Amino acid sequence: MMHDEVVSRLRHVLTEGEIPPGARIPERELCASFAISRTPLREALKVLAAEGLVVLLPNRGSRAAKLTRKDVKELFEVCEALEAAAGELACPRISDAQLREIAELQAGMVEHYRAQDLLSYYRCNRLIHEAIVRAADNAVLAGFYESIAARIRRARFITPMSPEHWALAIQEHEGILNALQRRDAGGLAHILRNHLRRKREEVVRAGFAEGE
Amino acid sequence: MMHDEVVSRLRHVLTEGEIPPGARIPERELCASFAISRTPLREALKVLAAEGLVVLLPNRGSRAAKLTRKDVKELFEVCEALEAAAGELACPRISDAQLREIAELQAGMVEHYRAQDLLSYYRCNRLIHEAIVRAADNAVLAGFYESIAARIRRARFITPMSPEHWALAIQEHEGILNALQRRDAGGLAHILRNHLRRKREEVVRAGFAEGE
DNA sequence: CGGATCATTTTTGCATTCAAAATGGTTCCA
DNA sequence: TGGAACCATTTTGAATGCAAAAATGATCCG
Repeated sequence: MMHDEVVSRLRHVLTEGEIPPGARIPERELCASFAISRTPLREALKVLAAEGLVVLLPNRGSRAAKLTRKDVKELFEVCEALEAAAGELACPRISDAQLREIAELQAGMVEHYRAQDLLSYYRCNRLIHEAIVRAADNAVLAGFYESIAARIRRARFITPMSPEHWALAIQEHEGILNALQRRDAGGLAHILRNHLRRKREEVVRAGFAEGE
Repeated sequence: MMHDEVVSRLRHVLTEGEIPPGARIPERELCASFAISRTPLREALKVLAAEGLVVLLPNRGSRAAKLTRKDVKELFEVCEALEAAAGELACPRISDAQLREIAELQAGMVEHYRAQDLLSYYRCNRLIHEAIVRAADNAVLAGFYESIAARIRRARFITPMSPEHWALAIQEHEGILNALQRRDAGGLAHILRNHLRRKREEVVRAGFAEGE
């Protein structure tokens, strides 16, 4: 198995998967489940530690990182800046096909909203934001965004939404699509910023924190 | 020696130091010079590869990354967004002591400009930008900024400046300090963005690229 | 003489090993 | 009985060993 594959599999285990924040990372077990030795696994652990997904305790192993309130605040602040930048860059660069893709995702998302299917809604939502970042056509930005998104995902896409916020979010997304179609970079950046800021407030209000 | 220390020593060797972009990274030699074995060195290499400073060629070792024109463009785009965000966040958060520090750096920078001492000028310049990021009090942002800055440093702080650009940069820095003092977040973000954009144009015009 | 081919050496990536540190459990004594 | 001290076990971090791949360079043939 290739190095990058180990990293992304481990990332998956930590973000989507079986190891909850704060839990000890069972080196031995993961080696067995990935069918590799400790050396490449430990290399991957160091990479994810640099990303902030893993904390290494000297001589005491590694644990899945827990998000503190401050982490959430910082991650949202940077996420705001990155998504706004992505929006601005995407406007002049996005292709018609990409626009169509986002419009379709948006339609699907509205459907899921109508059906009050939060999980599917969040999936569409996430895909839209990722599509905008992709449309910005900037690998560095995409890499940072992916790294932030991986850390913040639980806070961002799991926190339940109030009906009012949900309705507002839908409205904002209409605005996002509209600004993209009009290639209104400044407007899009502004909407994205507000969109994220509101989400952050909701998350903070929900008191999200995995530990200090 | 601790893991993080190996990473930062290696980063130093790659950015400030002896290994030019594109050059092969002599694993064996570095092990000897750091007095460690290959295992911890290779862990550090993977971390820096994830950061983009090192490219790993499967079965063919690692090399110091070269900046392509596209890399430079992308790095500047993200750097713009991050510095602007840092400025906005710094305005309400910066302490008087930090403001004084920046004012002093600025004064020193102007001195170096008068003396036409480009190297010292760049050093002050860099310290100012780093101080602003520090004043934003956001560890995630600071980490990303450091990572970007490490990669872009050669392009940003080595490209020679035209007399006109240099004079303009000094003026812009006055504006930066002024906006900080007035806590004008929006204004500061705007100036920082233009400042970086101009620098980027200069770098692009100088045709900076270490290879494709 | 130039270029292809194959043996030799070096390098790479990973598994294993080893010493040091932490953990857990048992014993011993107040 | 409670708790400190001690020892066995496990886990960690790093060095070493090993097989496979790549680089080197010596030889051979046109």
